[in-house]
Amino acid sequence: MVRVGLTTERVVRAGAELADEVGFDQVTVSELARRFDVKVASLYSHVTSSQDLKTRIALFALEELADRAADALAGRAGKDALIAFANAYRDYGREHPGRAAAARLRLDPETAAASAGVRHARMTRAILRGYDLTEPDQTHAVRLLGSVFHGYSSLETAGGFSHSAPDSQESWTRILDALDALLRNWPTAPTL
Amino acid sequence: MVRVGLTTERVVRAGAELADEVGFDQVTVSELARRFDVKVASLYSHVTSSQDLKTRIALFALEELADRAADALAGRAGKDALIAFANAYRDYGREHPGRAAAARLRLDPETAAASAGVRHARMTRAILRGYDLTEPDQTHAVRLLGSVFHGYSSLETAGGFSHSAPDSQESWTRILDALDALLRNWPTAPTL
DNA sequence: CTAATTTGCCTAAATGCTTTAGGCAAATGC
DNA sequence: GCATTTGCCTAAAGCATTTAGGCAAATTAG
Repeated sequence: MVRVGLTTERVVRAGAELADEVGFDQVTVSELARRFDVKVASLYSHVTSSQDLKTRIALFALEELADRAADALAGRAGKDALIAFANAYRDYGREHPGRAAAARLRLDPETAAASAGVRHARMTRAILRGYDLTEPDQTHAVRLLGSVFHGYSSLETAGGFSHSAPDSQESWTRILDALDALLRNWPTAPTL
Repeated sequence: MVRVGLTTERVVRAGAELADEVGFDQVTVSELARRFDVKVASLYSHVTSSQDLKTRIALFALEELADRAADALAGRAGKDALIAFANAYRDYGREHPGRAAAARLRLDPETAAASAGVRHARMTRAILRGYDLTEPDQTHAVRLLGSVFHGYSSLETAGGFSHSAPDSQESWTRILDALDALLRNWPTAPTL
């Protein structure tokens, strides 16, 4: 009986890789066991359930993405920061579609509150300090940016923008230009 | 042996309702059989697999949502049309979270091409005719709007905006104001 | 109005994922 | 060296998926 050296950490990391390969919702404890060449029951010492595994992968992805976004943000401000930050999201989604899907998993409120999700929100807000927005507009803008990053990545992964001109990269660049322009010129009052 | 009168249509519709109740990824052929008070195998005459069921629910949701959006659009133009259309999406997501999640299912290209997804794209483009956008900016704008509607609904369903001020409705309204302003003033050249 | 056919739901069974209980051996600590 | 903890095991139950084959009800045809 050779010990493989399983830890929750390693299991989750392997789960993230599996998600990128086969899709987040195809991630299964059984498949993971196969990859470690270990019996299924053994993994249940490290995760409590299949759901637990998925939640941990989601938290892992949120952390990893937050780290990347923080790196991208370092030393930048204004439109530069916006673009670098946005690209961190899009690139992550393209490189790691499974993990990105995991990061979109619905978490229960307490779990979400303790997750790296709050770092994401803080960073988005930091970017907006480069624009002239006061509350509550800043919050509206945070939500808009979250929706766009989230939504674009999701649609792009689903293949929504492939096989049609103009290519996705061009749309992305122009959308970021547009968002920058919008943030610099955020409408103050509803145009009724 | 009493016949329940199953049809693919009825099975898919019940699947959509089940999705709204328990979440799209919790939809299972077995649970559906229980609800029809029928043996599981019986459902396999109407759908070929669990995956087939989910795809059909997704297509159903896309149709239903397209119908609603078309109704919302009728007789409107400009910002009015934008808001009505956007609200159709958001309302659908709030009333039918499971179906909305289904509508975000990744479809293979041929299935997607034959789905109501193309109606969605056409309607979005129709709205943009109320603004002064030429290609390729119109396509960029279609993708932006798709990302926002998609992303906002998804984040809202995940609870991202609850329990924090300002409330989601206010953000939504202001985001639509902002998008309208952006479309009226779409930046033509990249501001380098 | 039967008889033939089709259709709708069934039983049975194989396969695979999830999860729990209990056990043995390897690693660790005294 | 011995006790304890830890890591992986076997075993087994439960549930979802899927296929094969059968019988009875509904439909159609003569």
